[in-house]
Amino acid sequence: MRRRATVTIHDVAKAAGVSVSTVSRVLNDKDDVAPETYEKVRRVIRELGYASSLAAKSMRSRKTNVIGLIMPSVGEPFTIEVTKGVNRAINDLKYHLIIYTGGSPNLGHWADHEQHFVSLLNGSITDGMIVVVPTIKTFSTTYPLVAIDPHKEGTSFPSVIATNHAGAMAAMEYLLSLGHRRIGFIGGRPELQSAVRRLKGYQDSLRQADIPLALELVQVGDYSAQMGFSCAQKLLALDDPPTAIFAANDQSALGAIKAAKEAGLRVPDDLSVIGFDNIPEADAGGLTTVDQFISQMGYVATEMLVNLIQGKPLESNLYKIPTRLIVRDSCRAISGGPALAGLDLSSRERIETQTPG
Amino acid sequence: MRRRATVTIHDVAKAAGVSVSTVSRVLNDKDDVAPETYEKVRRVIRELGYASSLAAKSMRSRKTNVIGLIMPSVGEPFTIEVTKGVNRAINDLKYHLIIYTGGSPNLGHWADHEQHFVSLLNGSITDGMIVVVPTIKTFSTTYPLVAIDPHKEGTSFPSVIATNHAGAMAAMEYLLSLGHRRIGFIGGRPELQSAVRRLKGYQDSLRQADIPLALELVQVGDYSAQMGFSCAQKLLALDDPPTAIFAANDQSALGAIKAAKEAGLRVPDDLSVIGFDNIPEADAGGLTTVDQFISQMGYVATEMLVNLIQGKPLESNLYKIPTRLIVRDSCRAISGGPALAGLDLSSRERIETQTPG
DNA sequence: CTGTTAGCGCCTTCAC
DNA sequence: GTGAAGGCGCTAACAG
Repeated sequence: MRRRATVTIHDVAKAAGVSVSTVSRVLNDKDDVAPETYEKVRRVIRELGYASSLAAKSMRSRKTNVIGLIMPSVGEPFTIEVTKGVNRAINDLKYHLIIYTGGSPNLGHWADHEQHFVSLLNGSITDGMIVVVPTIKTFSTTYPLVAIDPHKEGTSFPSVIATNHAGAMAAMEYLLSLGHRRIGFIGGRPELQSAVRRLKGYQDSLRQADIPLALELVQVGDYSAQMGFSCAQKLLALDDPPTAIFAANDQSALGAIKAAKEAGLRVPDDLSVIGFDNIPEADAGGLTTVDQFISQMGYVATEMLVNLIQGKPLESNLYKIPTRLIVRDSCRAISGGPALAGLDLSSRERIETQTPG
Repeated sequence: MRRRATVTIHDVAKAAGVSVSTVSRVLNDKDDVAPETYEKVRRVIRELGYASSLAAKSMRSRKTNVIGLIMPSVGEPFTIEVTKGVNRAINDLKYHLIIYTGGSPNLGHWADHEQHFVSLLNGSITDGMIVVVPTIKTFSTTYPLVAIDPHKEGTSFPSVIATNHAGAMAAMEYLLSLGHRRIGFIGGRPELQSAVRRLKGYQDSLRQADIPLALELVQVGDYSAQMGFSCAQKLLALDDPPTAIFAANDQSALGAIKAAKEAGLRVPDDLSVIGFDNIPEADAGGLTTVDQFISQMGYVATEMLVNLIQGKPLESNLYKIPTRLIVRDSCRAISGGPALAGLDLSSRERIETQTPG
């Protein structure tokens, strides 16, 4: 029976010849412990390789210095970028991070787990948590909690979102300025707010430019490269195919580029493609896109959460991250297009992403 | 004083008119509880939105069904890929995953934390854990633990590693078969075993081909794109610059490609570049590389760990993942080079990565 | 079948 | 300055 595989505070106390409470005091740098006692205990702790049990500690004192990050899955570009930002923030703010994930990106399955995870970590391990793309509108907890890019509008808890509509408008304005009039759109998952907002940006900018909306140019995707690929195939097979494609995210855009290449088209010479998100693959692939500073969303959310934990008031319950157009090599002025207002295309302007924070 | 923000097992017991142990039994589907009692308790649990505290549970019963993943940082390609594999595995094996990260990729700082985290999670929250690129040779714990790509050889615990030497040989053989004889090398962090093994593969293949080792062609990098960039600049500035560069990882290789482009060289026409890892960016950038199936390393490590947890014997204490050459568009036969043994370069063979598992 | 009794490892009064 | 007791929320023996 080896239930003593782990060294506890008792072992330290015994080895140091003091009581457990003294060790506890040393652990938490409390009050005045006699300097010599302090040193002795510290040394024993080091020698025994003791580390206090997170479980036990968090049960007794409601302060663990770790925050939780709940995500439907890791490994997708969006969640990766969020994680990077959170990672930077917890490092700056001297917190620890525990990422809780179910493993299944399957949404239906996930929604059940979401509340469960929140309750699970609630009052347990973490001082507060960040939920990425939550499906639930209200969590039954009074716990410090911040949402990133929630599905629906009007959530009851503090949230960080991107300015999806403005970003989409910027992308479209750029394509229009290059002379494109027939622009295809590859959408995201319709149940996501971000996808809805980007589609609306596409539609609104066409309306502003007095270009009638052509339904056959609007494809419903799901933010995946595979769907981007097949949606692009459909667009390119039209009798009057588009000269440019605006994909609602970079993965779709990269899929679209593959489809174009397979169809014998050259990007950007024969087809312009623009994406959304600015994931690392976009940089490597030379994709023009809209940076929504995903990682900054993670950073800001973490800052908000820590403020919440420390009882400081929040400036706002809804933080909007501005977007920014990143011009690379996947778009070109349409041949025989109109004069371009002040756009020097020979020296392609290159805006480098700046990681904030 | 709102210390009862969270609903406990006592609240459930009181509300259901039973004792706490009965609730506990229901929670764990133990023994025979009277069907009506079971139902009543279940209903109360649902109504109160109760979820058991992970902390308390894990303190009492040594089984939480969650495994821990300890990484120096998230957000780097290597750790991202590992995470993907682990994620798939825990999904298949019905476990939960908690990722523990310090946030700082700084190695010196990290080494201190590593043992601490292991002790921290040890006997706490997780049933076992996976440590990525551990710096410590032996952990003071008898806890289920699997290492991925440990720094040093001869670690005392089960490990998963890539066949770095063989992979490097494969990359070099490919470049040699294309007629290159002056091949630059951009190394990784010298303190990492992977970097050492890849460098050795570079050297050994040159020796096999009877090409003398030119010291000025070997640059010491650090696996970052930035270092890849500056190392490549040095190589290209040589009086007799290389016709090909073998970078010890993809990020370095992508950095090298940028350097080449800035120097006015075209890849692959003027310079061939080959990487190592096969990260997503490599695909997007058309980089020829060596796939070491990083995500599969995560998958296998998880399988090993679960076996360990369940007390099953391990087939082997050291699992080697084979590598594989992925030919894309960043290498070309040297002009005026020797006849190529059976290599048809006009139709560039494209091996797609297959995600295993 | 269900309630009572002990702790798991730790922190926090309260005495000394 | 330090030790002794009590309890955080939960499970695992025991009794009944």
